[in-house]
Amino acid sequence: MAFWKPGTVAPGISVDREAEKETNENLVTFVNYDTNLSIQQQRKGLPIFKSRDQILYLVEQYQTTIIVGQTGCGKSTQLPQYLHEAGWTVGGRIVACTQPRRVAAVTVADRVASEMNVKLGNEVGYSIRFEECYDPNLTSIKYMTDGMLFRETFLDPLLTQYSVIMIDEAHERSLYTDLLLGILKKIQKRRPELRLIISSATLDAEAFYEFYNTNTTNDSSKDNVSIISLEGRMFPVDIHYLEEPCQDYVETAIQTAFDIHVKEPPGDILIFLTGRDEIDKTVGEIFQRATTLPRSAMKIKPLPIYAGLPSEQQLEIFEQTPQNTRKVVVATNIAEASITIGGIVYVIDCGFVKLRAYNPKTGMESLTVVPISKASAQQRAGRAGRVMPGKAYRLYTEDSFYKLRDASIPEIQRSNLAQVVLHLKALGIDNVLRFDFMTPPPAELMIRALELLYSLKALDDYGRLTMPLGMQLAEFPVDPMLGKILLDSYKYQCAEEMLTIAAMISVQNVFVTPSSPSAEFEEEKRKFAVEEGDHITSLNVFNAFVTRGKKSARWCHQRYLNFRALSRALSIREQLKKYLVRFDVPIESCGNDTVKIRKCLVSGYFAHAAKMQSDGSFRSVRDNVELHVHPSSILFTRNAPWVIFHEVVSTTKAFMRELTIIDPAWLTELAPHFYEIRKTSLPAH
DNA sequence: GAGCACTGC
Repeated sequence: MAFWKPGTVAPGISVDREAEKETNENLVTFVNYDTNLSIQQQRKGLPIFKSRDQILYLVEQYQTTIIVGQTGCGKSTQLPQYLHEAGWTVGGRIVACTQPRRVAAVTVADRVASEMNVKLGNEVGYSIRFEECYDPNLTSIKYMTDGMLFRETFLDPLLTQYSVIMIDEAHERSLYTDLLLGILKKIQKRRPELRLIISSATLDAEAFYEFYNTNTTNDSSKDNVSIISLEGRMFPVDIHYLEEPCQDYVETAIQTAFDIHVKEPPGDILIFLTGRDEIDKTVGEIFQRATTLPRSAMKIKPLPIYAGLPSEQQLEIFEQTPQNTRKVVVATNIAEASITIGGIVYVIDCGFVKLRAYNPKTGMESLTVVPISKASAQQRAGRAGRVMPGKAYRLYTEDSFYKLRDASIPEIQRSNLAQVVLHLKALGIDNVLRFDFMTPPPAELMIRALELLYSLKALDDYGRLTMPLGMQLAEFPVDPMLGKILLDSYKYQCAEEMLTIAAMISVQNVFVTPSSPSAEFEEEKRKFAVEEGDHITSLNVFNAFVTRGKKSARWCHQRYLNFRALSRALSIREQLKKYLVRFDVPIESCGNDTVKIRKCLVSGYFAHAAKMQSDGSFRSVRDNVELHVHPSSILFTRNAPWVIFHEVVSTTKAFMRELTIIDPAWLTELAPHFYEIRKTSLPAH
């Protein structure tokens, strides 16, 4: 494989290069917390310690401090402790630190509690969905998912108990991070004493600076924002580019892996691809070609990792490989930030990612393979430098690297905003189109969301939240259409059924689909299937799981069911039930009355209706768009004249997912306001 | 007639 290795300075990885100056001694201290050193000595050995006083000074002096630092510099664990030591938690005040992922919130909190030698849940706690581990009277440092902090603004709009709020991993720009960034700016106007710390790993520090700086004069000494850069603690990673673009990155990835295997010293390989198909193919090929290696050579062991894989298989990547064997982990983006695998020295990056985008014109989502950003490329390469100096092979030219965008498009600019609009309205922000977002979403996205909410009667003619429906939908931690079927369930005495359906729809990959067609799998799946469609089928799966299956992992495994997904559905159902009880919705069961269940579904999903055409394809009732049944649906092989669907995802075609057969008369009966003006598309029935 | 990146409340 022809790779070009840049001279002394690799493009776009100045941070990696800086690390080269560091002595190995320091690096070892960082990687393995040295058991001979006291915890306090270890803390002082972290690179961030040198900047401790300066950071505390900046937080004191400026309303907002932007901290730029690579993974491993210790900001998530140390900064809240510094603030605590400096008195920011005196008088019952709390320092909050948000994380985009649940596991991160828990593991960082756990680490900090042990560094402070306190019990997790006392002085140091965490708060994530389904799990609160803090003491309101005792906790001074609280780690939480950004979604949880956002929820707290419903109860206390000014977040008055917090003295400092640190938004960690802000460069990832998750939906909730962006909402918080805007809301915190608003809160700061009312609470000038509130301190914000925005922590980002890359390039976009200036944008955060501009967003929070309220100084309108030319005198920069009046700025109320400051930036500080921290040195990283990664090992250097040599970047290699292709000399010529490749035709087939899957094939090139496989060849590169074997080149590394034959020519390079020991160390595991991590390959980034875009999806399950590519991963399964690559794992299969490596397995095949490994048989051609000379018997004396080191062995090679390919392992797949993606979110849809059941836990048992996911855990295999963390197992110790046998002696004289090189592990090759073939991953989706899950390995970019969510999962860290030890022992990786070589990274192969295909340069693409599968990204979900929402088209406001059609209301359809698409899942497309797009080039990654420079920030992603850097993050992927960095995965090779966690244990020792590593190498990253980018399956694209240096020239194409420079053409990549700096960062990915923030989630808020490519999502269905129905829930976002509801949340903002619930916070009293009436003119959502003028809300101060760091990067405002396109107006079409907002308008589409407003239209949907109006049709659901969550908003009135003046765009105000209706009471109680709109307010209850805003509080519900589900999509408004799902929220509507839960709140309407009293009309059909089917709250029990709707709770299960809503919980099951909120989790993915309930069935573990084998990579090659399997008659046994189809047979097992058919045992739960009902002719009405997927919603009631998933109701059956869930009920079987809790009754006959006794919530057991083994039972799931034998039936191609994903235990992790079903357990999650169980938690979500419990949570949703608490909301329904609070909203005084009677928790009743309609038994096997599938008409009641389906009519209730229509009361929330009337906008997602489709009619079958003579050729077997479908047309949406609302926009007359061509749609197809997703092969994972129970209705894939059946005749279904009229259906409602949960969502449309365009991949190779526009596929409807989660379908249920309906009587078209229900559409005009339950949503006359929506279908009145669209009579033309509803033929006589 | 044949396929689903990743989070989060």
